[in-house]
Amino acid sequence: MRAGVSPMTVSRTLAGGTNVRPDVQARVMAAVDELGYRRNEMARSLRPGHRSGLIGVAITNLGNPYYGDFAFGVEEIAAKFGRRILLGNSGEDLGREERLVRDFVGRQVEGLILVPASQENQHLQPREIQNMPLVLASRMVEGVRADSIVLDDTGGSRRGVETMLKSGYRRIAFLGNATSVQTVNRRFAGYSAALQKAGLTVETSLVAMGQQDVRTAQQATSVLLDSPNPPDAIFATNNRNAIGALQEIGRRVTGRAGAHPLPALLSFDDFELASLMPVRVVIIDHDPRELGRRAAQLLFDRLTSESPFDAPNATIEMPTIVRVARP
Amino acid sequence: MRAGVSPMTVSRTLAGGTNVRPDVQARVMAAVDELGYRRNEMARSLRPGHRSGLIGVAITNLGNPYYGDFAFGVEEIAAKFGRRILLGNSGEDLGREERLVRDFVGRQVEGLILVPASQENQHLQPREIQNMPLVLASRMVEGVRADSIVLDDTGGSRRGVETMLKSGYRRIAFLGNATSVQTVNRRFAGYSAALQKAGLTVETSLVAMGQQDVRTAQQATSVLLDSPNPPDAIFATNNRNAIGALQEIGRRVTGRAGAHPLPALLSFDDFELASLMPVRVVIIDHDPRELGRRAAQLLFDRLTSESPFDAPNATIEMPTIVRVARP
DNA sequence: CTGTTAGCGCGTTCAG
DNA sequence: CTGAACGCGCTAACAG
Repeated sequence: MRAGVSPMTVSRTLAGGTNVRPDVQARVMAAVDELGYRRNEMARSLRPGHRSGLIGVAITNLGNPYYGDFAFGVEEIAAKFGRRILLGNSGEDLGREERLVRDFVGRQVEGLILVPASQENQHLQPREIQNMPLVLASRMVEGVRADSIVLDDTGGSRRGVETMLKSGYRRIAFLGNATSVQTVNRRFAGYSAALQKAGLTVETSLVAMGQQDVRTAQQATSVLLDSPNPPDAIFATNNRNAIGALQEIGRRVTGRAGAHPLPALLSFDDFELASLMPVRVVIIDHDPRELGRRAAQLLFDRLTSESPFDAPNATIEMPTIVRVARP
Repeated sequence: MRAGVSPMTVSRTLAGGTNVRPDVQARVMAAVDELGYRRNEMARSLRPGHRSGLIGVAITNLGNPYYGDFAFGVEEIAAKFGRRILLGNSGEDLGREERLVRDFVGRQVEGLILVPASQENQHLQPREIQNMPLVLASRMVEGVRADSIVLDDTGGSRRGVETMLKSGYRRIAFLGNATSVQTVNRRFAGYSAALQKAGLTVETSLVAMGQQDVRTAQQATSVLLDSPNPPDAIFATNNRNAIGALQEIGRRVTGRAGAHPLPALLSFDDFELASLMPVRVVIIDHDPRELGRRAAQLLFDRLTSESPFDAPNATIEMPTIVRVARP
């Protein structure tokens, strides 16, 4: 040791200096400063009874500002609890998700927050994740011991579509992502419930599913708008589909004289600049950052309780608000 | 051990099974499956000559889709190299940044990628970060041994402003974030250079700096537009200021008859739906995800070289393209 | 083919 | 007040 003392003395000094002579402490600190010595947190957390201070967070698409905001909320709460975030992007791919989860567990994270890519649950069973606390966000998975925080997908969609119907729209297309994503099915249920209540039926030619990114959503919109009997409104079930739809609408807005009027948009998920769109926009609104905060809070509720698995699994459904962004 | 063997046999089996009898391997694997056993990566990486497989990434604002995209790019490359991301949000706060960096170092990350919040460099000195490879992204810091990847801030801004001048705009306001952020100064330099070249001078009443989020940017825009001699165009030096400006513009667009015409927008950073805006929009364009990829690539270039510090520090300046998004 | 020893960095426990 | 021994989980090197 640079200060001519044993490692033990350094440890004690860095731990607060109890039972170390002040002058020795000073020497130790000087050496620490000079060498830029830092305690090895990996080794520290290896000691019995110590945790890693790490939370594993796996989301499906970091490129979607929605999930960036979600991660932001998670990080905010985690920082408050002195934890760090191990972040992974599954890209809506189950294999990648499995690898992420395995790796996080191997790295001794204290808990997992996951936006699941599918309904697959084998890799999420207690044994697979070493009985770690698990929080599922945005989407639930059947048959898993986990807390879940989701949105009022069905109700929000129903009320959103009802709002459109009240405004006089009759041919509302459905633009959704892959059906392996649980939310899209719930949102579709709300969509058909609203139509049914209004005495309308779901028209399969108006339903397009499977768009996972902006580009494919734009293409699907283009097909819809070019169809012989195009929609007068589009229900985009997430942020990516909404942006894609609007980009196609934007492409057609210029130089457009008297062709078909452009459709209005109903979007699940808010997005920036919604109020400046050239068509009517209604938002089924909620705050992804708050979703992240609440997900993290659920996790820390368990982590900070003495018996993490006494409490039954919570399923929180966050409300959504239907809001006219652009009349 | 559940399978009645020593830890060593388990280790060998999990490592590929060399020198373990097949039937013993089977027993071990059965026990592993049953118990959900995972190797402890923290303990593994504690062994001499082993690295943690972790990269520390600190960005300034995860709530900005720009940085979400940046993180996406970093994660993409890191995953390719089998590394995980430890993600932290500094919130443009130096203290938080310092704590993040210290913590990352303590956790034995293999390298750091940082969007620095300021020009402060003390906490980034080699000794402070244990001689770890460091990559600065988007913003540089003087007096630091690090690779940097930045944008052509000055040139891009100059060309952007020139484009606006060519289109006939004469009163171009400058909407920038805090001057502690390096890029804003570089972008201001490009702005004034273009004005000067056109025989114009910077009008201080048209310069608003310090807006770090959408809300304050919107307020600043409101003040500019209400001034006696308002701008005919606004140069927003980043994504957040552009969105704020547009939100204020959007607020004024409805019911607007013959008052002042609304200003055009020049934005450093692209944003979704730029082409659908109600005013002319010119973008000084570049890809934040690619920025993230390149930053990560710079880091792995060093990490995979035998002598990580032989190569001199690289400073890459990524080009920007001036593009009319909404004529 | 399998087990033992040793050591990575830390701090609790127990001796000085 | 300070140091030495021990063990956290892992595996390279060495015995057997």
